[in-house]
This record gives sequence, C-alpha cells and structure tokens, in this order.
Amino acid sequence: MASIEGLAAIEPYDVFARSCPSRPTLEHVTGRWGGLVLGVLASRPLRFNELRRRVDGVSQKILAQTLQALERDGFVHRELISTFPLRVEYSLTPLGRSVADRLVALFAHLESQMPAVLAAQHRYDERVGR
Amino acid sequence: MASIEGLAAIEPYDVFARSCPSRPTLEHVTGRWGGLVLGVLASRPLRFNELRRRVDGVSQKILAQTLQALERDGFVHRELISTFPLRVEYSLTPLGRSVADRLVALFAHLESQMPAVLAAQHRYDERVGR
DNA sequence: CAGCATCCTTATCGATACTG
DNA sequence: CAGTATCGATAAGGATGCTG
Repeated sequence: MASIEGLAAIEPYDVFARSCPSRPTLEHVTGRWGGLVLGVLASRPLRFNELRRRVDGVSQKILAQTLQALERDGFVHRELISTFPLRVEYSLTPLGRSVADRLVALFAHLESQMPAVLAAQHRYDERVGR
Repeated sequence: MASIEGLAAIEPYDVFARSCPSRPTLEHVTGRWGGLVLGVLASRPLRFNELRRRVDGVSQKILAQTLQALERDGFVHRELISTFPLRVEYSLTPLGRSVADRLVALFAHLESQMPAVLAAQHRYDERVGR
C-alpha cells in the first residue's frame, strides 16, 4: 500500500501536480458551483430550473456550463424528455453518486462545525484589529 | 436527528443558501487552492516555501491569502519561529484535520476514478464531435 | 525566508436578449 | 422550459520589486 520512503509513489494521478488530468476534474467537483450541484442532485434527480432554484445564487449560464462539465466527466446523466414544453432531467451516475456522497458528508461536517469556525474568525479579527 | 418530512429542517447553516455564513468557508475549503493546501498539510506541518513547492502552481500571493483565510476560519495554525532567517510553520488545527481528512479521502477517490472519468470524457467528446 | 504592495493581464461571472 | 450568444463589470491571478 505505502510506497518506499524517498521514492515517488507510482500513483498515476496526483491532484497536487499542476498538469495532472485530475486537476480539471477536481476543479469541476470542488469548484464554486460544481460541488453544490452534485450535492443537490444527491437528494434526487432534478430539472434545470429546479436545480437553479436550489443552488441559490447560480446564474443560468454558469449552471449550464457546470452541468456540461459534470456530464462530460461522467458524474451527471442528462436526459432529454421531448415533451412540450421541453424538459431535461439531470441525475447522478453511479460514479457521480460516489463523489456526491463524499461531498455531502463534507458539507454536513462543515455546517456542523460552523459555530467553531465563526468563533475562530471572531478571535482572529480581534487579534489583528478587525 | 432527522427533521419531519415537509417541514424545513431547523438547521441553522445551509451551504446551498446564498447568504449563509457557511458559504465563504465552504469556498475557502473547496476553492481552487484551499483544498489542496489542507490536503498537503494533512501529511505534516510545513513551512511557507515548502507548501509553495508542494501545491504545484500556486503563486506566493495566492498562497499567502489562502493561508490567511484558512487561519481565520480556524483550520490552520500559523507559528512564527523567530530565527534568522525567519521561519513560519503551518499546521492543521484539530478542526482543520477533521476537514482535511475528508478532503484527502475525496482526492484519493477522485484519483482512483480517473480512468472512468477520462473514458467518460472521451465518450462525450466523440458524441458531440470534439 | 516569509510575505506585503503594486501593477497589469486574464478569467469568471452576471445581466440581458434571443432561440428551439 | 432549457438553453445559447453577447457584452460589460468584477474579481482572481501572475509578475515584479521591496521589507522585516
């Protein structure tokens, strides 16, 4: 499992390396909107405007391009329902779910720790003088 | 633990809400550099320029302001060692470690799934015509 | 070594208008 | 409804030079 000390691990992908192909994908997942989109889709499949309402603050343009990136990475499935008016349903793929579950856990943890975070911020601001 | 169906949860913090105080903190943690900084600090405490080398691609300016945000949120401890030349050691607080562990798990998962991601990207590009 | 200040470039984002 | 296209504002980011 562990690599020999002093030798580079023979892991093919490394998010810490600037030009690793995993970097763009990481940014889609942890970027400002990508994570939130995966997070809301973790509860259930949603249509475009439903997503837009749930991910508070995202614009139409940004949501569209976020969804395209996540679809291209294989995290989100886009299903066109040819009714009138047109409907499109977005859902998580199995791969997307495995990622979203971890994100949701992170979000929940952060939310639960917010009192500690706010306290730390307050202490910091006191210390440096606002 | 769970809230009653149909009633809004009485959770004080919600990352999906635009003006929730947890949003900025979430962005520090999942932003382009914050997550990577927490990720490398998860292995061991590091000095400024060590961090800079490990988080491949980050500039001095951005690293400094990323560290300030993480310190203010209470995730990172900054220790000034008054030698000459000056040294500063950055380490995780217990709170920071709880977050970093989850991030590292997410990174490892993403790295392990990169073959599937690249395959999905390829399929997508085929389908739409590059 | 660690990091602030300045300038300047570039990417991101949001608003608006329009299409299938 | 679910987008695309275009434009302009704003913020993020990089390069350089300087300080304790």
